[in-house]
Amino acid sequence: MGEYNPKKIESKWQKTWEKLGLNKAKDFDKRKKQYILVEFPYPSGDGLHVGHARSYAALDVVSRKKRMQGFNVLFPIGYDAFGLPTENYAIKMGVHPAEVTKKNIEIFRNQLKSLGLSFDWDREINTTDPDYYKWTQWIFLQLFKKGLAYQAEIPINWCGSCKIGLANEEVINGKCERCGSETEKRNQKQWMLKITAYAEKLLKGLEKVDYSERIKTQQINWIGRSEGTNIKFKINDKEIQVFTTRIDTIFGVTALVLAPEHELVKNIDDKNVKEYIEKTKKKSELERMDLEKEKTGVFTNLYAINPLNDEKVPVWISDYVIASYGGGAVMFVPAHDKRDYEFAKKYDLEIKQVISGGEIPFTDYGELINSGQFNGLDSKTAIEKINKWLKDKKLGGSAINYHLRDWVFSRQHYWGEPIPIIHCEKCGLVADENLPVELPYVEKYEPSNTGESPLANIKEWVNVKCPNCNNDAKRETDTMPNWAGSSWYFLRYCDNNNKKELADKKKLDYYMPVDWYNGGMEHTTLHLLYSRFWNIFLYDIGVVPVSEPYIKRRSHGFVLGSDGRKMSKSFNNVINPDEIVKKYGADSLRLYEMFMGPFEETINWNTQGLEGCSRFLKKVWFSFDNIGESNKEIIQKLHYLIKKVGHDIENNKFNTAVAAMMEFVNSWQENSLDKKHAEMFLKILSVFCPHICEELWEKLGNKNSIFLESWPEYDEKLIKKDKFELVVQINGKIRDKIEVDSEISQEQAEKLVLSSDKIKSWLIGKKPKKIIFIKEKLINIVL
RNA sequence: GCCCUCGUGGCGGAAUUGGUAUACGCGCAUGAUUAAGGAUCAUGUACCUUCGGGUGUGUGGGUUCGACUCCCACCGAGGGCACCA
Repeated sequence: MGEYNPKKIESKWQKTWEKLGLNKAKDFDKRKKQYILVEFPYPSGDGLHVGHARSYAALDVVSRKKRMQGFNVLFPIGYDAFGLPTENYAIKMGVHPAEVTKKNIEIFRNQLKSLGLSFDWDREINTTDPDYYKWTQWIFLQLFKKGLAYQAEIPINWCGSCKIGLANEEVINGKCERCGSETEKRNQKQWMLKITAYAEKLLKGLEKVDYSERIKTQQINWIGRSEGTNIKFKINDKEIQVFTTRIDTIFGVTALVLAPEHELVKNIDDKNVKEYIEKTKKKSELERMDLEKEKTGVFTNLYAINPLNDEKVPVWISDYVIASYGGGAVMFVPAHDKRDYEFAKKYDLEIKQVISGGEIPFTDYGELINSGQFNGLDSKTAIEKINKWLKDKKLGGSAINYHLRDWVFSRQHYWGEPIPIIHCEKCGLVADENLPVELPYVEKYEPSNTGESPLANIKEWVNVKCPNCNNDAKRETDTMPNWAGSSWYFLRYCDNNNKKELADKKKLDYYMPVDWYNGGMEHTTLHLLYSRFWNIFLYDIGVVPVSEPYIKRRSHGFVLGSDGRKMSKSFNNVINPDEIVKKYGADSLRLYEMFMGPFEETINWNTQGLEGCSRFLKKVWFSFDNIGESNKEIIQKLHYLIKKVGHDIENNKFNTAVAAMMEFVNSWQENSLDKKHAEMFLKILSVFCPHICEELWEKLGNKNSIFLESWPEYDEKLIKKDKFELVVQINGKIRDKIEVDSEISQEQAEKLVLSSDKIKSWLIGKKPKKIIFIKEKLINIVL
């Protein structure tokens, strides 16, 4: 066989494959399609991470296998290139973000190619390309026309360090997701997308897709559906709507508490109230979210009427009430709510028990007391009856609320898609249909501290004529968040060069939905939810053929440094895939990334483990010197291997598939293997380690690529063994193992076992009570 | 506080889903080869043992002929949500 030289082999085959065009998906091909998708990378200056390689290698295995199984596989890649890191880098180094992006994409492309990933390179996309973001803008306009994109003056999360407004999802524990500095609330006019209008659809859609359980539950929790009751309280001549999940406690209401941001609060002319509002405004998000802190509040001098018993209760203000949920007002039931109880204790408010069953505060369901006509009912029945009562009197009724908030869609930055809206004094907000609205090429793109986008300074770009009335008008200067481009990219792959539509409807019909989508757990409540939202919307307006974009979603675990920390220059624990490829070859890297541990779990990098995989490939290489006769045993093992590897790949269990192949090669070293069966083994390994297998395939005298071969079939009959080791247990403990015929019956086995000397010695003076026989496994004698 | 995932050798981890615990890989030890090191190959590698066997999958119970696997309680780790009324 000669020397195994991965460097030489790998570049040779990468060039050949590119020439052959084996990895191209063919539109409308008669074969069944299979759309395999990996999250496209953000082309950062750090280059490809071994974590990217893990996820991409895994889905490359899947794609290659599906191709060999006769599917027309679409396995595309592209670049999600708008975003802050590029902009920050560009500002620091004085290079235009477009230049930085171009350079980084080149680096990424070369790195991806050096791993031998079987992407369809003809379909590459780049979210910063005007031909691409034209359609991102187009989708925005469709949302705008349907009233799902709107402007609102809202308190947004403002990161003073990045000088950017953040969505709730981008704020982690009150801190900016990117830079970690504390965020503050700041009122600003922002573009919003009404994802809340899709809460129910996003929830319902989860019932028909195959996502890992933890992904599903995380989305369900994030949407946060809760069933309850809306009820109206009167304050003078105004009506205040309150949401509660415990309307059965309505007779226990001893106050009404409003959020400091509540509409009604603005009109209260009271020194104490004004002081309190000022104080809460100054509190940072982090302070306000602190659960340990003591609750504070202020009495408004107003009273509200409880519609059920016409009782007059005081109205308070407190910042433990969330403005953006359930109307920003709560009915105060200290006897049956922990938070209300704390507040009542502090301000000495009345505590009135209306549910019997335990110590106050009692938060479980129970039997109603002190509740007028509803006394004696259990909570559940009471909720039904009171809801009906409210509905009949037109005072409210059952209602559903969601934790999900609308998506803050504006960014005051340069490096993003311009929002294609024109502000006209006469016509108001006008859609600019002349797409793409291109980013002007400028020298200065530093964010301003005023909260305005840097685009605002470019007068010749900002000042335009209104498309409606031709009067002087101004462009919107906010750009879209980095989540915009990735919310629909899977559609563009189906038809990436289309100039007339985001993608041809027939091609979407053919390729969509995505059959298997892999990505990081960190995108579950962001990208995954956003892209489902956009797709369902596009389905509703007839642009895409399916409502749910992804049939199957799985996620990979992170690859950490060998010290168990996140790979980072500051920890000096970064593994550069280029160096690994250079030293060991892409095949070893790919194999190790599949073997290192369960695919969905986080794992630490271990270079010695990688060396083991490299050793294995050398072993495989030299095993091909050992081609000769096969015995029955090794053929049996090979057929079992084909079954096992196929099954494991479909179930994301790449690590055990690799282990099984290693086991097989160990047996091969003890026995020889004939050429036909050695080729079958090679086909299985080829999806993991394409280069070495293609080379060996050629060395065996084959003219065409191994990837034109079909995936080997196993024969169940050949897997079956004639003999097996029967485990003999006494009272569940192993006492012996006997080699017996596979077809042995219970009677025969009993006879055999009871006559064995070893077993006999255990049975002296005892009588078997019961004998359990499991075919091809064991026999257990119970004494 | 709530939800999810998970606790198995010195380490990463297997266990056909209730049927031989520790597959596969790493590491380590001994030996072979070598002037030597590296590389390679071979053998061994959970614990205790009076060599009969006994004990072992975070802890304590339970179900079962049989439990890493199922049930209950607890302890610990990781992730998500979090004053959502």
